[in-house]
Amino acid sequence: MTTDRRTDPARPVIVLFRHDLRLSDNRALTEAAATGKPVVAAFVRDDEAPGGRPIGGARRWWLHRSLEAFAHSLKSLGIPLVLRRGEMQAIVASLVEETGADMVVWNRRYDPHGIEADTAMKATLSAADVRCRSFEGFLLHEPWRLKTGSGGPYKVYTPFWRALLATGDPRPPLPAPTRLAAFAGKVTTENLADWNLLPMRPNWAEGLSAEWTPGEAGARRRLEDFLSDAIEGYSRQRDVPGLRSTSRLSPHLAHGEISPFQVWHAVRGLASWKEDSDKFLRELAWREFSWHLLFHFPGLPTENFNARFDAFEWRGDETSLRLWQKGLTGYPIVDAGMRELWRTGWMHNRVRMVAASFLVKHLLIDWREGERWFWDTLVDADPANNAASWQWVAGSGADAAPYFRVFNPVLQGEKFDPKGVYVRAFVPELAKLPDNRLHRPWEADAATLSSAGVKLGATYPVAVVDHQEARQRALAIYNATRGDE
DNA sequence: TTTTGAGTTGTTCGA
DNA sequence: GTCGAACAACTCAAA
Repeated sequence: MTTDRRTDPARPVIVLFRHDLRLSDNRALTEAAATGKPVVAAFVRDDEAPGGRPIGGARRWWLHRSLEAFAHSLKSLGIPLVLRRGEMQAIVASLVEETGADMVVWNRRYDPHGIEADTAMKATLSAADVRCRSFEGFLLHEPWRLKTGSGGPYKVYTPFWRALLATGDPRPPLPAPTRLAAFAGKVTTENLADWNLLPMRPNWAEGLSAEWTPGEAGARRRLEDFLSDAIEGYSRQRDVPGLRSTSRLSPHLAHGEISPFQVWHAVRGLASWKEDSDKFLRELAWREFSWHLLFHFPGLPTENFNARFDAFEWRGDETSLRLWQKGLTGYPIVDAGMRELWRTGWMHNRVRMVAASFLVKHLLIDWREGERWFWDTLVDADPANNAASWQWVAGSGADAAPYFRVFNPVLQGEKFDPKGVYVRAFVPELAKLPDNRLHRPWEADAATLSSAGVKLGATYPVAVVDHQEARQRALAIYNATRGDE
C-alpha cells in the first residue's frame, strides 16, 4: 500500500473526508500536514451513487449541520472544504485533474460499498501514478486483524472482547494539526444548500436541533459532560431511559466527529469508577463487534445471519407497522421510544431493545422493516450497528438473543421507568395517570382514567395486541422455525 | 480431532 | 413477596 514514490512538494495533497469530520485525531489529515504540501480538503459523498445506500432523513439533517461546523473549523486553518458528490472514483480522479495533486490520503471505510468504491479509486489513482495512503481512525481494530484461534472472524461477543483487550491499548489520539499549507489554486465546490439535506415543509428537525449539536466541538462537549456527570454509576443507570445516563455519543461517532481512540483513552484514563468505565468500554466494543461482523458478512443489513430464519413466515401487516412507527401501539414504553426517535432522532438503548422486540416478536414483522425505519429516523444510523442489533433482537443474528426471550413491555416499563419520567415526557396524554397504571392504562378503573383525562381508544390507543397472546404466538412460530430445516 | 465450557440486556411458573 | 428453574438446543472458541 505504501510506496516509496516521491511526490513533488509543490503539488497538492488531497485529503478525502467521509466519516471523519474532525480535525483532531484524524490521521489522514495529520499525515497530509506532515508532508508540508498544499492541502486540498474534500468531502465526497457517494451514498447516492450506484451500489450505495442513501443516508436517511435524520442523518441528512445531521450531515448538513456537521459539514457546516467542519467547514468552519477548516476555515480557521485557512483551508476551504470542497464538496462533491457522485462516484468516489470519478470525483477523485477529476479533483486530481483539476488540482494537479500527486497524492491522495483518506481514512478507511468498512462498509461493503465504501470498501469497493475506495478500492476502485485506489486502482485508478495508482494507475495514474498518484500516491495513495489510507489510515485507520473509524475503528479501534481493523476488522481483519482480530481472529479466532482457527483464523476466522469472531461470531460471539465475549471472546471478541477478550481478544480486543488482549491486543493492548489502542494507539493514543493525535492532536489536531496547527497549520496546514493552503492550496493556492481554485477548486470548484458544490453548494451545501443545493444538497437539500435539511427538511423544509414540514420542518421536523426542530426536536433534533434542540437535542443535538453536530460537529467536533459538540462531540467533545458531549464526551466531557458524560465524563463529569454520568460515567459514575453508568453500569447501573445506563438502563434507565428517564435519566441522561448514557453518553449519547453514537451520532458523533457515526459521523466521525470524535474517534473511538479519543473516547477510549478519555474513559480508560479515569482512575476511579473502574466498573463503570469497563462497562462503557464494553459498549464501545459492541460497536467494534458490529463492524467486525459487517466486514466479514457484508450481507448483514439485508440477509439473515442465521440462514435458518429464511424460512420464517413474517406477517406483512402494514397497519400495525404504521402504528409502531408512529408510536401508537398502546404500550406506553414502546410508544415513548418510537416518539423519542421521531422527535429527537435517537432512542435510548434499553428502549430500542423493547421496541424492536415488540415489532419482531409481538407483531411478527420482519426485522428488515424495523431496520429500514431506524435507518431513516436515527441520527446515529449506520449499516453495522443497526443491522447487527436488529438481527440480535430478532434472533437471527450472531450471538443472538434466544428465541424465547420476549420482552414484556409492561414489566420493562415498570422496571426501568418506575416513576414514568420517560413515558410522561414522550406520551403526554398519559401523564396524569398514577405510576402504578402508567405502563398498563387498560387496568386503570374508569374513575382513574377519567380524572387523568384518558379515554382508551380515543386519547390513547387500545393495545394493538395482547401481550400474553402475542407471546404465545411468537413462541409457537419461533419454535416451529427451529425444528424443520 | 475431540471435548468442553460458555454464551449482553428476560419472562413465567410454581414452590 | 421471593426464589430458582425451565425455557432448547446449538454454535462457537479454545484447550
